[in-house]
Amino acid sequence: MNKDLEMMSNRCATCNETYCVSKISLFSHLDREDMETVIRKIHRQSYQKGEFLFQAGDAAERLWIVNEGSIKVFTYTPEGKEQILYLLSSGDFLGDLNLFKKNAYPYYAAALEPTRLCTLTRENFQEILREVPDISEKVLTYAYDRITNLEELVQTVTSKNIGKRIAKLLIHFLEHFGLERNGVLEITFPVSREDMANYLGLTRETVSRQLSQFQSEGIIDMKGNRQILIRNRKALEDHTL
Amino acid sequence: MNKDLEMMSNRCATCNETYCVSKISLFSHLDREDMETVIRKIHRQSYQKGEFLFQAGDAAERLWIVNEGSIKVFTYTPEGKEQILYLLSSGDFLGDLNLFKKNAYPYYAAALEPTRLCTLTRENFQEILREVPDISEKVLTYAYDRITNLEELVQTVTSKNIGKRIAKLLIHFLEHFGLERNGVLEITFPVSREDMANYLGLTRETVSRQLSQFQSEGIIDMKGNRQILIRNRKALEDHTL
DNA sequence: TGGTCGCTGTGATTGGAATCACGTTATCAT
DNA sequence: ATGATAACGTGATTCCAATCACAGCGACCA
Repeated sequence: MNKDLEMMSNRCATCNETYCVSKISLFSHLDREDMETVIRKIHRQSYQKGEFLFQAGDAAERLWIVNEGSIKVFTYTPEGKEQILYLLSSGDFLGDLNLFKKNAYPYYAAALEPTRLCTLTRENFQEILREVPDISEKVLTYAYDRITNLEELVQTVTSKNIGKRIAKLLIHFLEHFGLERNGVLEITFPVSREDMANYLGLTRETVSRQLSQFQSEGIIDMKGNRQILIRNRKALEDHTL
Repeated sequence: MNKDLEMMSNRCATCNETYCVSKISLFSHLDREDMETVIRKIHRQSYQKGEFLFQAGDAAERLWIVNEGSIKVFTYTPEGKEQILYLLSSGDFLGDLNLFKKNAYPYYAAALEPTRLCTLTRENFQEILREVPDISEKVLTYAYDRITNLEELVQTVTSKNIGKRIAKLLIHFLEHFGLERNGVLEITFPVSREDMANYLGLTRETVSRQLSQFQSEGIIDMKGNRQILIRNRKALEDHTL
């Protein structure tokens, strides 16, 4: 498989696009020929921290695939506060279902850090669906996962237990951004405290206080603003129950 | 079209199944032949108020279509409180995406009133998908709608503004259960105050108080426990902004 | 039709997150 | 390295929904 990948001809100037395509599960199961079909249709784009991929109201006409970096998808409440709906990182994608209906995005998307994306236009995506029919089944599977995640998010944000909500978010980050260094679990956050608050429907201060609480319980250890060491994963998971 | 429907042979003992099939939009666009294919595969079931369609953990192996009545889909919080995720009424369906993965329901479903349902087994549904391929595109469209609704629900429940959340729920009920009588909009609720609270992540008392508030503002008029007259729809909609 | 039981409305109290305020710390550009 | 600037932590206070308690009403059954 790796050999096949290495034999491919069309490589990207800024990244190795074979990696870009093969790491997103929507396409990762494809054989060499199908994958090349996909690769030839892909466009690449880079965004700096804070830059917008699109705004609410923009016409939805491409599939966005996060290659490297991370993205927040959000709306604004009438009071002007952000409500984050999705936090996407490497391998996640966005805008798939919007391609089936001609419509406008109902939310904003912005890069949380320097981010590289692969994109497919509606036309190219639909060509791929025709040429590789079992991808549409994959899309359905992902729609199902997304629904499941949203159902869980509803249960999380309606929970009155703040500690639980934040513990769940930490576990989520651990799974997406965590790595083990010298036997210690370490998370490097793509988001600020305020972003966390905006995802959970809380305030910055409440998040800070709960993290301090976890620290005083010996569960975590904050190193600067963007790093947390998990000292006691079990205890953290117990908080999510 | 109606003539076609009337010519159909297989009718249900307890209901007119042609109606059952033609009123759900998943199948309503089918021609006579395809619709008959579907009708022959459908089973029918009735549930009394409070009866469970399934419990969390049960194997998901059928598509449920609400013919008449209404259904709540919910989980329990660790504290034992219900969290309602979906309120379904005539024409809505449930369990579609679960049929693509062999898995268990992650929640409970129960009838809110005497309810009649049409069901399809996984095998029959998959036969239909093979025989009428454009239904799978419809399923995707509905998955998209469901995601949109859940995204809105997240924004609703994270809103600190209780009045807004309840106003949105009333508008939702108005669209699903409302009818105009003598020029007055009237909602007959399928749910108790407590159910409303469990859907919005609030308490019964808070819902009661907000409804009283709307009544004192002249926006609504409560008639018994299960009926509300909408006196000023515009004002109610303004509350949702 | 009356009686019962569950559902509902509302007051009093409590609790906990939002808000306000400000000092401290991290981060980034130069 | 250093200063500027944004992000963060934390105390004091406020506000509002949860909780507790109970009376009134409604739905439903005998």
